[in-house]
Amino acid sequence: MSRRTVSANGSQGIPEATIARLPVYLRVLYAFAEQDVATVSSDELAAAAGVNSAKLRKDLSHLGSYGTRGVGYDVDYLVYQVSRELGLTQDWPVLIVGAGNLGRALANYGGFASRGFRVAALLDSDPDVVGTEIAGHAVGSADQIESVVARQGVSIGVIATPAGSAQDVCDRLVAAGVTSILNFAPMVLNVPSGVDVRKVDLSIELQILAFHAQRRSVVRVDTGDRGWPDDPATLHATSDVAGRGVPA
Amino acid sequence: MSRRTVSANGSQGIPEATIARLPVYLRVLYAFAEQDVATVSSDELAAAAGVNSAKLRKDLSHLGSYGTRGVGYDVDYLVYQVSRELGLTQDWPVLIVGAGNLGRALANYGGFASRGFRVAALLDSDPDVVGTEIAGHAVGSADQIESVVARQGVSIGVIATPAGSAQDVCDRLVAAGVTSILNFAPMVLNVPSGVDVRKVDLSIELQILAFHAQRRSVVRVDTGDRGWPDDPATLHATSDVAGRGVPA
DNA sequence: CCGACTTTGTGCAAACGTTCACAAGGGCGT
DNA sequence: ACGCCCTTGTGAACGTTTGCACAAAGTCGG
Repeated sequence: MSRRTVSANGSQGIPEATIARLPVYLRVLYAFAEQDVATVSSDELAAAAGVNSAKLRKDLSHLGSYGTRGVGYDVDYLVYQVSRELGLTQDWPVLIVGAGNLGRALANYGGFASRGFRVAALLDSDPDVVGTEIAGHAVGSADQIESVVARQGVSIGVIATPAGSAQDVCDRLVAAGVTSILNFAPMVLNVPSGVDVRKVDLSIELQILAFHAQRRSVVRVDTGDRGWPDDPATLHATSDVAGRGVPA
Repeated sequence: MSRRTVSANGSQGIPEATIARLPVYLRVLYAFAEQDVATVSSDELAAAAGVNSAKLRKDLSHLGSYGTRGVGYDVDYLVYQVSRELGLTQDWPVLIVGAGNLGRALANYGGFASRGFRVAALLDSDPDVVGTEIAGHAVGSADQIESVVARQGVSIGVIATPAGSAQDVCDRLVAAGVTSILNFAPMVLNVPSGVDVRKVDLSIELQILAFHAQRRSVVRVDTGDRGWPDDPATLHATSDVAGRGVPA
């Protein structure tokens, strides 16, 4: 299974790892542009983006030869090329489902609207929230998922609901025609192939941090693997062993 | 540079990619436990976690041999082992800086407090917000960063401020002794070595989705690489070419 | 016009991650 | 006690990602 994608401009294909870094480069490039910097070297860009400069050059080389040897990269030109590669030169209506704190944070997020993304609608299932205004959008009812997707040609959906309703919302988004989903609910979504799901999970990131933090603090503990109270097999041998599939 | 870490229980080392998946397994395991499932096979676990079962087995094998051939894994036992490996058997006080929508969402996030993480304090620099109560916490002033870190032994900090103040907050957290940072601000943080930073970036995830969505829609466009208005070199040849470093 | 200097773009090798396929090992029925 | 069946744990092959090191290619001063 090759992870490479075929570029629209006829070039070979761009590694997934590179794609994940392009948005970072883009942000840094915008920062340079705002300071009226006309050209940057790969070293400067890499330092600002927090990556190795060889990696950055290889990443950019996948888009084409847009640098000038001995000089560097033209900031505006590179902004354009990266944006184009990422598909940000077109307008992406985004449907946000769930208007809790997280949905509100998303709707208010500045970097959201600024780079080609537009909040198509903000929906919630709580009648008390429906009708209120958030970030200039009147919150709609969750019933409108299908109509909003159809009417506005939404292809990207954001799930900011509690875990309990996430799969439901996901199913409805997919049925309505959404093919890209950004999931903030702390659960694994089940989608048919052809639908692209990315997840953002606050809890997972914290746990990864905790692991490394623990690694730093317990320089040497060596408990001899003690700590589990009893023989695992006999611990709770009762309870139905029913071979259920995925727990809800 | 090896990406492997040395485990506390004396085992060899766990790949970073595995660490990133352990929290997912843990969540799925909790779901099984709540359904009173006593044992699961690697196939069931893998399906629920959305990964290949061989990968799951290899991941778990890094923690030790906690499965039983012919049977599977004891759910509770595995929950314990994974939790221990991740360092979740201890209490982690977490300091959240920034009480906007995102900070509020974090403070209210259930999965936050449930697995060993505890909100040590929620701070903000806006005088109008300081003193209000959010999720049972009185919002404190950003001045208290140092005292909260010191008094509560905080080692994990969460930055949920606007990009403009993120580096400032980060510097103060680090100076106060925080060694793990979860950054929600859309910018690259600069930290001394020894400090672990993870970022969660809404905009980046959306851009990655947009790339793949674009790939699906433009099956064949082939614009012949036109689209840039003019010769890049002459486009905005004015503006100071001063070799500034990283733009603020 | 030329030579020195700078920076890009890339071949290559090593590190890392994923997947297959199967031997090793344990439970369970008889 | 024994053999069948199931599932784990892992060796080996393969694909992906990283980073070094350097040739290619451009600028700039004289």
